[in-house]
Order: sequence, then C-alpha cells, then structure tokens
Amino acid sequence: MRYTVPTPTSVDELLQRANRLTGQSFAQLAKIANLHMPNDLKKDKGWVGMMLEQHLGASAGSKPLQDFPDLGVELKTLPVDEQGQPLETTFVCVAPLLNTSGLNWLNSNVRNKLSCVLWLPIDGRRAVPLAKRVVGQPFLWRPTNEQEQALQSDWEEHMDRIALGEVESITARQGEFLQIRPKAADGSALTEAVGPNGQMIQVRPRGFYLKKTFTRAILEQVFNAV
DNA sequence: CCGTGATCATAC
DNA sequence: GTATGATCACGG
Repeated sequence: MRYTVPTPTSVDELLQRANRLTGQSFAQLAKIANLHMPNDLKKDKGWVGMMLEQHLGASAGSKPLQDFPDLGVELKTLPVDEQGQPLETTFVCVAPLLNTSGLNWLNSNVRNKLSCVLWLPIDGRRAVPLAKRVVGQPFLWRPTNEQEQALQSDWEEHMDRIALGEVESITARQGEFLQIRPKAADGSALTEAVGPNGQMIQVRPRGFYLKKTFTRAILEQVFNAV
C-alpha cells in the first residue's frame, strides 16, 4: 500500500505540512511512507525528493509543470553541509533545443518553475548515514526583481546560443547563476537540436541548473537576514 | 525517448 | 576541495 497525502488546497496548508517535517529523520519519514530505506543515494539519487513529495501531497507524474500547479508552487530539496551551504547545483528543467523562436523569458519554463519555490533544505552530509539525516527548515521563496533579471540575462544568453545552433559549444561555465549541463539517463540518450549550419544534429539532452552561488545567496537571504 | 526526482565521481 | 560532465531510477 502506497502512502498518499491529499494535495494541499492552499499555500498555508502546504507550509504547515512542510513545517511538520522539520527535524524528522529520513528513516522516520520513510517508515511513515512505507518506503524502502536505501543505504545511500548512489543508485537512488532522487529518493529524498520523491519521498518528500509524497509527504507533502505533490501531484505525481513527470509533467513539465510545477509540483503544485493549483498553488503555483514548485518544490525543491536543497542538500546542505554542516555549515548550511548547498552541496549540489539545483536542476530546474530540461532546456528546449528545437522550435525555440516563440520562446521568451516570460513564457519560459525556467521562469515558471522558479516563480515560487518551496525550498526544503535537507542534510546532505555524506558522512552521516542516510537514515539519520534530517529535514531542515522549509521556506517559501520568490525571486527578487534583481534575481529574476539575473536569471533572465543568463537564460537569454543560453537560448541565443541554442537558437544559433551553438548548443554543442555551451559549457557549464557560462551563465552567472543559471548554467546548462547534460541531463540524461546515460550516454546513449540523444535528442534533436539545431547544428552550426542550421541542420539537424543529435545531441545529449541538456538541462538548466542553478549554480550553488545562487542558492547559497537565497539561504543567506532567508536565514542570515541582518 | 522525455521529463520528473537529483547525486555521483573524475578531472581539474 | 570542487565544479563539470556523466549517470541512476522511475512513470508515461
């Protein structure tokens, strides 16, 4: 039997539910959800995120939508170290490589996903057994105008390259806060893109990721507000 | 294969 | 030490 929670009908309800997870260990939460507790995340990289989705009643599925479409809220776990600093970049969504002419920042998937995020900091310390790690203090975040402009600038730079057939020349070093990196099941995954001479080429699918400097600033803004 | 959830692990 | 490029699992 699968553990299901009804999808929250308000942001307040979602926040209350998220707050109740604070301090709970992954072992406790796995038991409640009737989930197998892996020893590590080597072969279960998305385990924590999916478990927490279940606890919060996120709509299942892999649609390119927010986790709580009716509330306009996206859920993101953020693994942090002992000092509360992000341990990983944050995946946002797949990067469109084809038919990009009608796309702009305002209708982009990146903006939609990041317009309102329920961040769930989690203990990401590898030295701590997975079962003993705990959920941190969740918080709801909307980008400031400044943050959104920075993201838009990066997004436009990346999309220009893609539109010009330069996807293969994009590296993760580009973009101040938003980077593009491969995103695939393995090296055999291929998708179509525009090549340097406007022809179709096959490339590894790409995804948008937030660099750690960006999520670190969000954490500081929220927890170290002076 | 695509998009969801991400972390792994090696090159730097 | 850490970021980049690679990879893992799953539902559809």
